Amino acid sequence: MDLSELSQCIESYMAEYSKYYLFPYIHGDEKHSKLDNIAEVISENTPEVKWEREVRIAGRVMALRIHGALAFVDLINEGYRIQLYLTKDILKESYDWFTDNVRRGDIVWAKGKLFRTKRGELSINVSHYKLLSKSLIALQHTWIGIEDPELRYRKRYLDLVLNRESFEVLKTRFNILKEIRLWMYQRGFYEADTPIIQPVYGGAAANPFRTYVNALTEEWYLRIAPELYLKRLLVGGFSKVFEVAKVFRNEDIDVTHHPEFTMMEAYIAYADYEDMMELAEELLYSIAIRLVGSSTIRYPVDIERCGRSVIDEMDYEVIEELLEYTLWSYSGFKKKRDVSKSDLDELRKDPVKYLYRVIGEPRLYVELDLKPPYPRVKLLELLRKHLDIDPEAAPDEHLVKLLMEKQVVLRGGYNRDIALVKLFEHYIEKSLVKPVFVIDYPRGSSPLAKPHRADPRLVERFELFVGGMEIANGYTEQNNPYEQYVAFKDQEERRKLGDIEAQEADYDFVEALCVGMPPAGGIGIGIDRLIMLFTGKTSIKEVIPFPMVKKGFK
RNA sequence: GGGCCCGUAGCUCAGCCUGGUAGAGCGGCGGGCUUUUAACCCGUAGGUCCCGGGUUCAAAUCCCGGCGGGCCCGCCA
Repeated sequence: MDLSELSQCIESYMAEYSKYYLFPYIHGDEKHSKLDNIAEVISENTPEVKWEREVRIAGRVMALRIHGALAFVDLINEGYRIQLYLTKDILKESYDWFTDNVRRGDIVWAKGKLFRTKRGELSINVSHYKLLSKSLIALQHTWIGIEDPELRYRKRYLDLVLNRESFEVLKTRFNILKEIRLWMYQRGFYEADTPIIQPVYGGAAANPFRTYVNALTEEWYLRIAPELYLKRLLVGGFSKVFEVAKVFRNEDIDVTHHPEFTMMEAYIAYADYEDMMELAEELLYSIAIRLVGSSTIRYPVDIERCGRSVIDEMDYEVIEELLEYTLWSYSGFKKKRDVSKSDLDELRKDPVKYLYRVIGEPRLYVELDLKPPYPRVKLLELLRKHLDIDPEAAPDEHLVKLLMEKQVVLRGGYNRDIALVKLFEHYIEKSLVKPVFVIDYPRGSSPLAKPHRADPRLVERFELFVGGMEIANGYTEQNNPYEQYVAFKDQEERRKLGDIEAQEADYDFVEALCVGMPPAGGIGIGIDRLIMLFTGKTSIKEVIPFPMVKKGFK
């Protein structure tokens, strides 16, 4: 729809409907406080239902089935559907007004008694109704919906109205956000809100969005992380704080990255990275139990990227069930089909080829058990095992050669610690499907983390991987002002050498550490990716309510 | 930044390979119908074939360029 179409749509509506009561608003009886909840009404649909109870509900008309002097209407609200039953016998002339004027997409209030139709469906025998809001745009049937990703993201409201799955995904997102907050509150955390517009961007390595503060005539930045401010709160005397923080990184968009995304960062004074790992696994477990009702979730894993060992480790029956589920899922949960022995043989023989053939992607749903504890594996051990190198002794030339094979460029010059982490990221990360903590990173890779108590060449840092994605990152926080100062200086050097994502030095933060920060553990959890796990989505845009698309009214 | 794919009615798509009057289903609109579930039956309107250029007697179709989108690779420690 372009602008002229839009104004035409509105004008023709004004012309046509001005003769009826226009733009009705909710009054009196139709107030939300007096409405029954459709979900609760449906839940009464049991053999012991109290028939004849009068209910008042409101929602969007998603289907009309008009049989002369009798009509069935599907009403949807908050994702729940209930059927209205309207007859001319009861409604008299207002029945005709309904069938003449109410269309798919309109929002309607109705009141009437519950009963069961001949076909056994719980319905409302409407005695009164009101048209509350008119839909000027003809809506499709939900069973077709809209599939064009661009249209779905640009017109998310349409996507939500027409595609049940999209509605459920966002519902899960909002529920997860709620669960996280409740869980943190229960554990005695304060929910902090720290500056989004910052004079120095810190707490991560990323390109910032720049902005100009008129009042100060200065260039500031949108935050890339709340970390340094939350730690200032620790200095100030708070000992358990968290923030559900929108952060902004001026980088590319792909299936796991979005310029504006949501992190949950939490800090605990007098704690260390072990405590933060426990927090992470208990939080994930708790979300799974509350949302799924079980600690096991299913996620479609890219077999080409993570390797076939995930399949080889599974029992025959489990593979069969998961393959059936995968096929069902990729049919939009419409067509269930049995898998034959030849399907399974083909899958086991060449999973990537088989999956490309049947669903067009090398993905298979895999069961992930989020029940703690998750294994803790040392980064250097992983490198030793997977790349067959001795991370402490291998010559730099060999590391560079391995990096070259993956076309990895180290900005700001070669640094052995960063090279080791890069090797891990490019060779191993994608294969970490089951929940696992990778721990103890080389010191030079993490300027804000505290050195390892047993080996000063390392830092007490962990990252949590699930489904081949980095879900969380945490460490024992650096609280030694001198070492923090040196680490910042080092970052500045790297910036000068061309590493545009080396961290900016925040000397006010160093001064805060000079005042004294208690030893502490911190964690950042990527909320959008977490939601991807729980909704089985493989693109971050699917779980972001209004993802970025290029400007323009379409 | 490199590669692959997509763009046709409001939606989902066919037509494109092999150039010859723009198609279907659903939706819309009008009519009928008192127990439907993607209701059904009859009728009807609806198009910048993403944009621009080229080849041709003739382009939705072939070629070039652009725009928008999706996916993969690289980058994002």
